[in-house]
Amino acid sequence: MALSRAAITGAGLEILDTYGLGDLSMRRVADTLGVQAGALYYHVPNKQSLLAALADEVLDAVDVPEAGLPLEDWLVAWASALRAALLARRDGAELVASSLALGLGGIDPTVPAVARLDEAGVAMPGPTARALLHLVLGQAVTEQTQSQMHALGVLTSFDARRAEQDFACGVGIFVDGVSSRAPVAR
Amino acid sequence: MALSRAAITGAGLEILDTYGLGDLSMRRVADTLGVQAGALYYHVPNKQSLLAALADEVLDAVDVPEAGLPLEDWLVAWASALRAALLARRDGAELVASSLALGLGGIDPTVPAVARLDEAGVAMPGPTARALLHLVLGQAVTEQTQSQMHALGVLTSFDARRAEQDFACGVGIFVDGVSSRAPVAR
DNA sequence: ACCTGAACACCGTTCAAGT
DNA sequence: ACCTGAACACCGTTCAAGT
Repeated sequence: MALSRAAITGAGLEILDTYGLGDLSMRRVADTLGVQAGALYYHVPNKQSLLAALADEVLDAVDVPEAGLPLEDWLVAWASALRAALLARRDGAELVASSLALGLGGIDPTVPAVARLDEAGVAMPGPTARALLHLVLGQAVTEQTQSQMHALGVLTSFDARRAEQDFACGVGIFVDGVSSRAPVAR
Repeated sequence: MALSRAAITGAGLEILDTYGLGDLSMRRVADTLGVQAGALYYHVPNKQSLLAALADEVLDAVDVPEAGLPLEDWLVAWASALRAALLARRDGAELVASSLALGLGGIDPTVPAVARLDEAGVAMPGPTARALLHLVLGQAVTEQTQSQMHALGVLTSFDARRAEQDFACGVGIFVDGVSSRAPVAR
């Protein structure tokens, strides 16, 4: 089986799910594929770009809400879908957060939200969408990290319900803020 | 000069400002102090705890607004002070973000905000403060990363004014959301 | 074109041994 | 008690050499 960009990404995802981001090394990817570490660099320029590809995979799984929903509901649904996608993979939130900060990755997760906000006539749709993204991302990173530390026995208590309430609270407040400005339909 | 926890933290801060988080290694800290790398472990349990101490240093510099301000103004001022402290040090935002996610570090930056929200009678002061923290942190990480990539010539354009507007927009919306729920003074 | 083998320049952390 | 020297088990990346 010939090596390829897709095979490398696949092995990366496998390692991510099995061992986590901290144990995802180029050497381990190479081992998984039964190949020498240097061989990877014929298909991938560096580790960062591999991580960006994995982040894209996570963001590709976001279930964008249907356009028919009212703005407030749409934003809440989008935030929930984003959160679900980030939490679906081990270290998904951290992976996306760092990849996004670096500006790598082919997928801009705010695109659908910007479109929906724009359609609703909200001012500054870009900054608004990015703010909501950061809120969701930060919450998801914290939640995922703590749930993992709980699983490792480092953290004694972890309340998944509380995390979800925190999330709903933050998103709810933000969406209220948006709609307190938005309804200038004209 | 004897080695100490304070001396190690000081060397860490110096390296952080001069070379950045990516080049902050235990070996480099040891070199700076003219000591063998292993010697550090007599004063510090591991690298994470050193990073947590550095994050605490950043958070200690946050200028908490005076309690007299109206809630909305207070929250905006707090967010601005937080952002300023994060941006004041090289990689400050990223450092605090990762240290906070890990739950290390002796300083919980939300404490004053929780107190102010509680005083104003806002429901769920904890989740509210954390949401605002994540918003500010995410924005700051992005801004700091991009400004650094611009300085390195990797990113061609970086508009500091736009970053500040983005920040003001996100915080403004969130604070609007808070005050659309808060004024239930009773 | 694609991969191996081996190297380069690093890491964090541990630990016997010295003082 | 505090530090050295040296090791262990890794890293990401490069590159001549082979096929």
